[in-house]
Amino acid sequence: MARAGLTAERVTIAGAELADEVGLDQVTMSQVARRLGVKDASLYTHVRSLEDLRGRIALLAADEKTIRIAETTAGRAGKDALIAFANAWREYAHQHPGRYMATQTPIQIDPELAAKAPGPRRAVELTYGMLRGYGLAEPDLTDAVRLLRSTFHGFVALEAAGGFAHERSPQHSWVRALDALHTLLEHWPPSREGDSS
Amino acid sequence: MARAGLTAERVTIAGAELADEVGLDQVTMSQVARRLGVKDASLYTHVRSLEDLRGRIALLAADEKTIRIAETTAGRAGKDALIAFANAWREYAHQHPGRYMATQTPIQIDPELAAKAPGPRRAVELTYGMLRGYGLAEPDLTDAVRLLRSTFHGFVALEAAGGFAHERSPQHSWVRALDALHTLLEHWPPSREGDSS
DNA sequence: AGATATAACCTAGGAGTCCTAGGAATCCAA
DNA sequence: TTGGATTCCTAGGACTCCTAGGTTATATCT
Repeated sequence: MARAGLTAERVTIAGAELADEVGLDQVTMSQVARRLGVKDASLYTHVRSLEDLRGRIALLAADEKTIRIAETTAGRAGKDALIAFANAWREYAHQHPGRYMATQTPIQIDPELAAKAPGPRRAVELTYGMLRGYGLAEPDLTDAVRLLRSTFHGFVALEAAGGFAHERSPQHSWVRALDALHTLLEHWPPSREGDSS
Repeated sequence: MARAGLTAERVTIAGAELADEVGLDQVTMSQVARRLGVKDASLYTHVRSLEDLRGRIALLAADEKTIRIAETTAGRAGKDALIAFANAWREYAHQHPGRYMATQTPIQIDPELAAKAPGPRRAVELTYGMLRGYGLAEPDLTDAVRLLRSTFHGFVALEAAGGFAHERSPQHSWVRALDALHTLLEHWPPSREGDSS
């Protein structure tokens, strides 16, 4: 019997493809093994557990999403960069719903593996870089980054969960949301001290 | 042997409690049955399947969250209402992480059951009502509602997934985000036609 | 090239899960 | 009190995750 040439990467990719095709919670050891033409027990040489596999899929997704964002925002600035950034985010979520959903799970990832994956850290750096043109200083910068990430993620998550009724196309609302965020960043409200609820 | 006095509601509540305590994906028929002092097969007289149970938990959460929001926003207007609305949302997510996560799953709910549950629909109405003071007209109103819901959901989802590093307290960013959204609503940018990327 | 060591992949099996089928016990109503 | 409906049960099949231990293919060393 010839070997299948498995590797942690290949197993992760098979899992990610499966997640996009049939949903993340249909990603099972047996299914992934079947897709790779292998018995389920064979996967455990490359992946510690199902939990581990899901973590790897999440990291893969984070990396891929970050790369997409980096590519499309390269050389852009201001509103241009904001729109490119946001659209890359949303399009990745649309094209890879299973991978993207893996990102949302409360992270229980092998720390040494996470340390190797540049995705999440780089994504934050990219967001800060994109905001450079708006002239914000800390801690406003961090707050703005978190607001943007929240909005982008929330929008695509609600979209995926069917949270938007059909009256108006989500695409329209998305464009308008980006408009709104742009003007918001240009007129970021000054912080008043002693305001804490 | 005395009967346990089960009902669809009681099963759903047991599942919701379990979800909050040990995580949504630990909510299993067997676990719920054990918690109720019953065999797993007995649950199927009240609930069609595990999928069905999760849907019911999601609806329960939506109703509860809506009620909390309605209570705290009653009699408030403007920024006051915005902050009360947002805080009620976030606090519910904090207090009931499992229930809240059930809300996020791509909804596959018995339509006739969903029709009975007032939660989701009423939540949207409340959001529209809260925005009344800002003087927005359609379609801006819908866009603003979607932006707010996206941001609220995205923030608590990222928070729950450990998406915010420890540098700065999420609470601070939350307060500032609400500030920002308030000023944004007061200066909602006019829509320019023919802008579609 | 041949021998050896390492690692990949296998079979076998235990424990847990979802769900169905059909039987027994309990509650309710006439 | 008796009949009927409903609740809860036992039994069991198919699937899942994961471990243990055995084979076989590949890589390395002499």
